[in-house]
Amino acid sequence: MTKKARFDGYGKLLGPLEQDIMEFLWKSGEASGREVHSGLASRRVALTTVLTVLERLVNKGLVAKSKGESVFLFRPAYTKDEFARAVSQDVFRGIMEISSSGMCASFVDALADADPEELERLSSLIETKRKELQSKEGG
Amino acid sequence: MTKKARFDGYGKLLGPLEQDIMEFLWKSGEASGREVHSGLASRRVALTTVLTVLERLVNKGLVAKSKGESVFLFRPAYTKDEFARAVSQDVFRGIMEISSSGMCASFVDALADADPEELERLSSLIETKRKELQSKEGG
DNA sequence: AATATATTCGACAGGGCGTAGAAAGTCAAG
DNA sequence: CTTGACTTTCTACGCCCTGTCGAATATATT
Repeated sequence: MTKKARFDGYGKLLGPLEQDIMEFLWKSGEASGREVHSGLASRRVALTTVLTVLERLVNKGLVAKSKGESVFLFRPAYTKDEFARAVSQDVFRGIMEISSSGMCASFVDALADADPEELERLSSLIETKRKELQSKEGG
Repeated sequence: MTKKARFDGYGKLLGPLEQDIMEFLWKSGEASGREVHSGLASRRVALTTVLTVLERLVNKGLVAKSKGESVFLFRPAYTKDEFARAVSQDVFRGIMEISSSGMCASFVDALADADPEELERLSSLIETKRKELQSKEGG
């Protein structure tokens, strides 16, 4: 009964409902709790559930809440990019604490898979960074 | 009372004790529960605690357990590299589902920070991957 | 005031992790 | 075979996170 490792789940930065809500907010930019709830109709979840999670996201600092005319409005505190960036920063460090070699291949694979165009950009980034490092060493 | 986002924690792939145990096993290669426990003396944790976590790691498929002469022996089911690689695979996809642009910079930063030598290797990897993609397109 | 809507509170379930004592199993020595 | 030391498994608790809401409270609207 050899157990197989399950490496899935590590990539989940947010819970599924949280994720959906963020996704919705990133799309709509700003919305009331009720609107978010409607936007997630497929989930058949109670309004209060959405409100609760929204509140938790506010506490996590991922969502900003502001008083609208007659209702509170919620909007992402960070763009998707900003969020991805900030989180990656942390995630990468976490993985690299374990092992940096072996991670690069995965990264390139995943990137090529998701967004091949980015490979080029990545190349430039590396170049830039290498120069940056050299100038530091040299200086 | 603006809450600040806490982006830390996303990088934790394993709990702290799990991490320490894996680290120890990666170092020693193979060890009995008692040995692991001794190796983690700084933690002042009960033997059974270590055993429990070890067992959970076995169930997760991260540690292999085998009968030694008179005790069970534990060893990593994956090298650090393999583990990092498999996990990264998943993590990267997770982040890229959110946003791939903006992530590269973080990656390069983190890598340069942790292991600048790897930047070179990463360059080659990208080259290789790009050629690979081209041949696929062309073929 | 009464009704409708919005917002907050408090709760529970389920899962993961750290923690460890109790119980059961194993094995050698007496 | 009985005892005792050691190994391994079981069971359980606390804490925290996420999904899930209903109940209660606050705020309009009529």
